[in-house]
Amino acid sequence: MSGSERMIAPNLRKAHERCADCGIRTRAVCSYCGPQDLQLLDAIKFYKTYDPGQEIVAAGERTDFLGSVVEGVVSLCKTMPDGRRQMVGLMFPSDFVGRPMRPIAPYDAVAVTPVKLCLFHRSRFERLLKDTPSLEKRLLEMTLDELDAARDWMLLLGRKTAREKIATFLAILTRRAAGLDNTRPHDGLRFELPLTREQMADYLGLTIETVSRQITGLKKDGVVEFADARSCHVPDFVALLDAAGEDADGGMIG
Amino acid sequence: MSGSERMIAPNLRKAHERCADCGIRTRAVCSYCGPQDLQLLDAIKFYKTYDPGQEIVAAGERTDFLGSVVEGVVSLCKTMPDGRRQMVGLMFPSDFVGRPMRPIAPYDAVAVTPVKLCLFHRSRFERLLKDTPSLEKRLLEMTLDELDAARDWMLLLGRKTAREKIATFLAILTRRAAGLDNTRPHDGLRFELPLTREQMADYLGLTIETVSRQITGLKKDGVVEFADARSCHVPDFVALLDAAGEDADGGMIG
DNA sequence: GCTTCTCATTGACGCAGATCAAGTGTCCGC
DNA sequence: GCGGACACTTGATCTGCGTCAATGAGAAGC
Repeated sequence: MSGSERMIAPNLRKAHERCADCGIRTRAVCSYCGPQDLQLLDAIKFYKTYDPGQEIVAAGERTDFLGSVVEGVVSLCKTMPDGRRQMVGLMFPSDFVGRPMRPIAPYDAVAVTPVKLCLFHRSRFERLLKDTPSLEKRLLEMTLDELDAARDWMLLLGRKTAREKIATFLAILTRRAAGLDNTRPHDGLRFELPLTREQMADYLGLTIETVSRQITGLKKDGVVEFADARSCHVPDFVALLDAAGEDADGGMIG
Repeated sequence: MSGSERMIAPNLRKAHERCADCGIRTRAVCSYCGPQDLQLLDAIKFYKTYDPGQEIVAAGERTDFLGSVVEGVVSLCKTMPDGRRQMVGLMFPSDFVGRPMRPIAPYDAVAVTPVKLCLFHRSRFERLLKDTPSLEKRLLEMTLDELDAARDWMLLLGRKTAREKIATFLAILTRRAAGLDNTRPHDGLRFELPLTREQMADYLGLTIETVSRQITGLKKDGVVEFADARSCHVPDFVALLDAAGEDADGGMIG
């Protein structure tokens, strides 16, 4: 990110970006890989970009690739026969997209923002997974984390009020923003909402109107401030956590 | 299940039940283990039983063991500071309970029925996991399945009506019952509800009264029949799927 | 037999959030 | 500048489910 000339022989061919320079290197599925393993991954990886709104995989279809989000945000979304929709995951850089050992996708994956993926062909990746403990271990770890997050979301969907849902979502984004620039979520944090009101509604199990109204409510109560519809400012993170219906302890356990 | 005298030397000491005779052997976390790996597991495993209602692990507490459900049903449940509860998982025989690589449990685990667990000390299990690809592979597979199930549940909690929630839950139990005796879920299936109305409410994100009313509604419409409050009979599985708001295709993809 | 406890059902009522319907603000192409 | 598309907000009304309260039904203890 900061103009980086690494101390590595600079004369290697650069058929594509090198893993060593990758922004998600330390958190992605490859983060436990040593130089040799990384070389194997490097040899089979390829990049692909998507425009906002573009479908990455469709529910029910076979997908022959999987990989990591390098840049942007990807939504995972389920749709019922009559059109009701529920977003079941929101994938940020370093998150892994695609279901190993099951080629039929159980949900749509759609680019929310401009997206760049680092992809592997399914068969090659699964073969590699078998022989590469570092890869498998990290994938297990990430899957367990996803499962924890999914269960947190079940509590939100099943038991939280609309206001709490919005506040929880904003708190998560706040924490993310704070984590990314290595500050703790304290007073005076800013970030951009990656989702439209409609996408938030799909994520939170609400309607677009309720999302709008609850955001207005939180604004009126001074819990959050918005310069425009997308840029959010949190003057008091504890107040936001409180509105989210969470124990306002130190937070930051996960 | 059917009076099984296996063709294995019957003179081994039986300090405890042998894995080879275990009822969940083919589906549990150990199912990919060969004889050697199994021996290692066998050496460190121990059994523990719980009465209905008994707490297995408490949210926020450190747990030093994890393992498989051998018999019975275990609920995983989150509770908010003000007492609202959401069940986030229901574990049946062969399911894995406990979170590897994270000793603090994020939810309560409670025995719903009389439960028998096959347990391992956390540190030993994690050490074994590291050196036993067959174990790790199966655990990854099971975790991915749990994640799929959790996401299905997110759709249920976020978007389904009370009636659909009940019907979906009954359909899952029906499928389970059908799977266990190797018949397909067709007409005329029977099973026992493992949960009280209150536990169902916690699982489905409803109140106990709504659960009761919706079951009454499904009964009135002839979708299900109950001999008593717990024993359910499904005369027409397709009708049940329809009430669940699901595509009434062949089903049975998962 | 009677009491008590737990679990389940049913009814009356109220409210959070969905639905229906305008209306505002901004951007874009012309 | 103007029309249209899109995202968002706001208001009025409706309704599914929660809440409160009473009742029933079975099991356990005495």
